[in-house]
Amino acid sequence: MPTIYEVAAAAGVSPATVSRVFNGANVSPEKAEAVRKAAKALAFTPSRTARTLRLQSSEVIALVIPDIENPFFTALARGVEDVAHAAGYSVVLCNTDEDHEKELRYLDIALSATMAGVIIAAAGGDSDLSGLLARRCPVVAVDRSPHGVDVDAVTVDNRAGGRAATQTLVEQGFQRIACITGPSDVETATQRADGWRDAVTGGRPAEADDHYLRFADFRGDGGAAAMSELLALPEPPDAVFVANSLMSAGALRVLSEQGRLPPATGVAVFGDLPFLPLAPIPITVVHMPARHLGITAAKLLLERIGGDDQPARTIVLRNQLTRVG
Amino acid sequence: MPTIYEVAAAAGVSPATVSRVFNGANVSPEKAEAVRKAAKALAFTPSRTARTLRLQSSEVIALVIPDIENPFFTALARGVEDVAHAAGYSVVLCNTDEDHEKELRYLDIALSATMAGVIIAAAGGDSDLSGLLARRCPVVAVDRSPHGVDVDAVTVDNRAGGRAATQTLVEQGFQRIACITGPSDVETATQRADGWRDAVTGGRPAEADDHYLRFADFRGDGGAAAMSELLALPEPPDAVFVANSLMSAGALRVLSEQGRLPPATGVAVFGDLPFLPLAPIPITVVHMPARHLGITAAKLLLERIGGDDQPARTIVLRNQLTRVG
DNA sequence: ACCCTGGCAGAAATCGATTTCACCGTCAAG
DNA sequence: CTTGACGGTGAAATCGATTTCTGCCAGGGT
Repeated sequence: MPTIYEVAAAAGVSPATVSRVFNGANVSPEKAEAVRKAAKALAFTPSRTARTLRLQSSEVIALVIPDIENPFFTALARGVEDVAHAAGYSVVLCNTDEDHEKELRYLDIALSATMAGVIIAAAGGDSDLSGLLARRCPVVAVDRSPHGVDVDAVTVDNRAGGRAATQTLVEQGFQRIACITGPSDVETATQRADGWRDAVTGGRPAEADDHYLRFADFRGDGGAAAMSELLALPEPPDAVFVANSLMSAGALRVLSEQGRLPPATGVAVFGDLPFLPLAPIPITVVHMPARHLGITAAKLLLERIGGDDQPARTIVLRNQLTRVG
Repeated sequence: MPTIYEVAAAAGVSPATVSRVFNGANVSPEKAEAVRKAAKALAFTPSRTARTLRLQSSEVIALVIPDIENPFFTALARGVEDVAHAAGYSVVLCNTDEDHEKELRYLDIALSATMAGVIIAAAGGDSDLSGLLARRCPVVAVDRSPHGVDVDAVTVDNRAGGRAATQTLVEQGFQRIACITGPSDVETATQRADGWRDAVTGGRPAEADDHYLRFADFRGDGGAAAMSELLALPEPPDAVFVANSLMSAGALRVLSEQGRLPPATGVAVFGDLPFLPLAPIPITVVHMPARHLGITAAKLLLERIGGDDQPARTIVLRNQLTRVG
């Protein structure tokens, strides 16, 4: 790990000159050449740590997501990465596992490592962004917007999507439409359930009956468990709206095991099924613009990093309904 | 962003004492209390950057993977994270997108940010780990082991797995067994194809006929394209061994579209199908211990970080054959 | 002949935390 | 009563790159 001083000594110049060579300041051609030669000979790599300490900022942005095994978040990550890389930033992914403790730890790291900015899909409802905001660290919320904090956010219209998906089941004539959604403290989960409720009650929430509503964990096994539970009811549902793709895989597995796959049971899913579409079964899918969420969030963040100081914005992307199978 | 100096001033002590309080050295109870109070009042967070610069090491390990959208790598990541977190380390994920340029960039960052260590699933065959090794930065290769460098590695027996999977197709009486594998410059891809060749030629490689062999990209669309190509042959295959799960999703989609799903066509897959198992179709699956690969790699890395200096080891995990559907 | 401008380069300060070194008391042993 | 040991503490050096600040020198204008 050679330092700038050793390079300077080898090239017969001062450290300042070496620094200038690497940062494109005015240096005479001969010295620049000498420095470059010395640097190459020593395999010199400037210390990012020292640079970051001095400059009080780095070219790394943190992307904090709750579940790295969820294809939605990985697609989102790809979007973020593409934009960030094009702008010369590196992205580090932090997986919180829906755990507030881990989330806090990563946010703390982002702060104390003076990262350029943070894009966060919050675990649960109320993440503590106060530390970041107090230090004026640029933050963009994506998919889920934390309560009570005023930051840029990029989301989709979960309620409308849930409503539209469920509506297709209503129109197909199903009578007992269940809903499997995510944790009750996650905004996107409750909003999608609200959309389901809108559709099954025909817009008369007074008639809401949450008999068929299950809060699971947005994971495959959780979806399977909830589906089993629903099917074990005295009067099992004849259709189900599942609020994300991982849970739908679990739910479909259970339906498959019990021989009740569509079209016997109506199924509508919020989120893409990247691996599923092989089976020729009729399903309604609410397409999530995951990658675009990431792209948009990254662009917003870069604007903030660039010094944009306008009031916080919320961007709501559309999702699209398709039927497969 | 208050510094240790401000805390020291507020508490009426020297910066050294503040540091000692946070690092558990001997400090009188009164001063310790005063420091803690001042730190809380100022919302002081020690700068990781400064700390890292001074200590020449951090508690972050980098996990470099080629495709974050591949469930295999995300499961692996979970394994790494679990072990690392338990040991007090944070994990940052770096997605190289099978791109040597990006990979190099991340390795460079890991080095110049003096991270504690690196776990890498190399993009392509010959990643340049020389920089890391020259600086004695602990490195563990996982899934794929780079050529010509002597580092700890954790892999599975790809050839045996490919052979066993293909063998089940042979035993089912299929005559024309194709193979869809990954890029030809990726070790795991060629090894799995070797296993396929072993099985179809009955161990007489002289009779190898790569007519039915396709190199794709380990992604869904690539698998679909390869499958279409194979089916368009004058004499299409009656079975296929697919070398990873993402490609198998694409391949199955094509088979589904053409009404040739199993059991009409024989299918064997290397890698788990986390989302697929809903459909009651008979498939052979080579189970990959993805999470355990991660766990094992992380443990090895932690040993190295702890100063273990023994010669490099290679650990080969078993994979398990199952039939679903 | 003198001054000014501008390009180039080095000395030294700086970023914030850690740690060595030195120093001061205090208390126990000789 | 002296000496040694030891806990507590601060001053200052250190990690490595960046950046002012300053000075040197050459060339052009008056």
